[in-house]
Amino acid sequence: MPYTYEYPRPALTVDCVVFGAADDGLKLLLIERAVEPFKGRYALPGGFVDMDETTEEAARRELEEETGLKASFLEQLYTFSRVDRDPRERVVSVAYFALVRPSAVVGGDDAASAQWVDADELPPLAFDHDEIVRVALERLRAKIRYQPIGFELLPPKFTLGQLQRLYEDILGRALDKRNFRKAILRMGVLDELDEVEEGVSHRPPRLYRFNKAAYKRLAKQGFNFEI
Amino acid sequence: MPYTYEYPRPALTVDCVVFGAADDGLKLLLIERAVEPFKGRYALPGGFVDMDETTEEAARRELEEETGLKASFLEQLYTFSRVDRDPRERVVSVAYFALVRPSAVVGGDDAASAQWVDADELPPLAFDHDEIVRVALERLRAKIRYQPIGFELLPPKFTLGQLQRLYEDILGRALDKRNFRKAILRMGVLDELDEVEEGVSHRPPRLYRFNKAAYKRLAKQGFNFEI
DNA sequence: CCAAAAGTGTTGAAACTACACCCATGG
DNA sequence: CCATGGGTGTAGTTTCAACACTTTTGG
Repeated sequence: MPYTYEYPRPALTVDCVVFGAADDGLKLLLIERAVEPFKGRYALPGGFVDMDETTEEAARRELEEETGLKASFLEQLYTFSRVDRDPRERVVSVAYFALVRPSAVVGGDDAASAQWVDADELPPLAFDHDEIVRVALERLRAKIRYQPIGFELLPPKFTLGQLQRLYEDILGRALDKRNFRKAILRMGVLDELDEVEEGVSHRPPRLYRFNKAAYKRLAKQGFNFEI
Repeated sequence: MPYTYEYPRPALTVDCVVFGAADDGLKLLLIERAVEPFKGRYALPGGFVDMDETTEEAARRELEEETGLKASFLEQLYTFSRVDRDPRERVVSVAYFALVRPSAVVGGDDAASAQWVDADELPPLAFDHDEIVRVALERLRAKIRYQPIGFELLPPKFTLGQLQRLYEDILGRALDKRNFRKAILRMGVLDELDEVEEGVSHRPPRLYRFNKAAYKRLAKQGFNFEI
C-alpha cells in the first residue's frame, strides 16, 4: 500500500459512450461485466486514469484495450461525480463520447465481451451508466444538427440516402428527402463522385465524400453547418 | 498521513469561471494568489473536491467561500487534465461556468483578494487558467445565441438597450437595434412591464422581465431560442 | 412490367437584412 | 433647443416547408 495522501481522494476513471451506425439503426458499444458489482449487467467500456496520461488519452487507451476499436471521433462529454455512483468507493468519472465507422462495427469482437446493442432498446446498465448514455444521446442529437459529425459514422463514400437515414435514426423523425438534399448540397462540403453504388435492385445511387478541407475553410469564414 | 491507496491518484479540484456584467462591459472574477506557485498572479476561484460532495456542490461551496457570491447560473464547463498543469503534483480539475447578477458585482469584495477584471483585457493567469477562460468565453459566446442565459447577467427588470449592449459585449460585434428587438420580442419570453427606467436624460426606456415559465413552456414544445 | 429507391422544381410563407426617421426626457 | 438614447415600419432577399412526379435499375 505505497500511496498515501494527507486527505482522501476520489478514484478517477473514464467511461466511453461509443456509437456506431449499422443498416438497422444506431448502435451503442457495451461490455458485459464479469465481476461484481453489477456482474452480468452491461456497462460502458472504461477504466482508471493513469498518472502519466490525460483523461482523453485514458479514454482512447481503455477503448482500444477493451474493444480493439479506435474512435474516428472522440470528445469529452461530461464528468459524473455523484457520491454514491459506485457502491464500492467514491469514483469520479470523466465520460467521453465517441463515434466509429461501420467497418469497425461489423466483424467478430476483439474483446470477447464487447457487444453492439440497439441504441433505442438499451438494457438497464451498471452504475449510473444509463444517465451517462442519456446525456450522450442528447449531445449526439444536438450536435449532429450543427456539426458535420454524421460522416464519422459512415464509410468514406456514401449515398445521400444513407446519410439521410442516419440523420433520421439519430433525430428520431422523418426528414423531407428533397429539402434534406438541397440543404446538405448547398453547404458545399460534399464532393460528388463519378461513382454509383452497384448491386442494388433499383436505380443506383450516386456516391459522395465529405470534404473536410472545404468544411474547415468555410468554418473559418464563420459558415455554420446546420441541418 | 492516514489515506493510503493501492495505486496513485490524481488530486481532484474544481475551478470556477464567473462572469458578471458591468456598465463598462463583461467582467471575470479572479483571485490574487497569496502563495507559491504563481504567487501574485491572478487565478480562478476553486479548490479541492470533498469526499461527500459532487463537483457541482464543490464549485458552489468554493465560490461562496472564496468570494461570497452565489451563482444565478452554474454549469459544468470541461474537465482539464494535462499532466503538468500543476507544477506541484498531478491535479485534474473540473471547471465550472457561472453567471452572476450585477447586484453581486458592485460593492466591496467579501473576500479581500477577489476582483472583477475586464474580460477582454485579462492578465496572464496561473496554471492553465488562461486556457480554461478561453474555453469558457467560447462557451458563453456560443451559448448566449441559443439559450436565454443573458438574463442571468442582468437585474430582474431591464431595458432592451441593456440587453442588446450585453449581447454586443459578449459577441464582440454591433447588432441592428430594430432587428434585435423584433427577434427577441417575437419569441414571447419577455414580459413588457408598465414601468420605465427613471432618471435618464433622454426618453425613458421601458422595462422588461424574463418570463422563465413561458420559456420553459415553449422549450418543451421544441421552440428554439435563437439570436 | 413491377417494385424499389433515386432524383428533381415550384410555390407560398416566414424570417432576415438593411436602412431612416420621429419621440420623450434632462440639462 | 440640443443631445441622447428609445422606439418603430418597410421592402427586397433568402430560407423554409410542403408537396408529386419521373428515372433507373434488378428481378
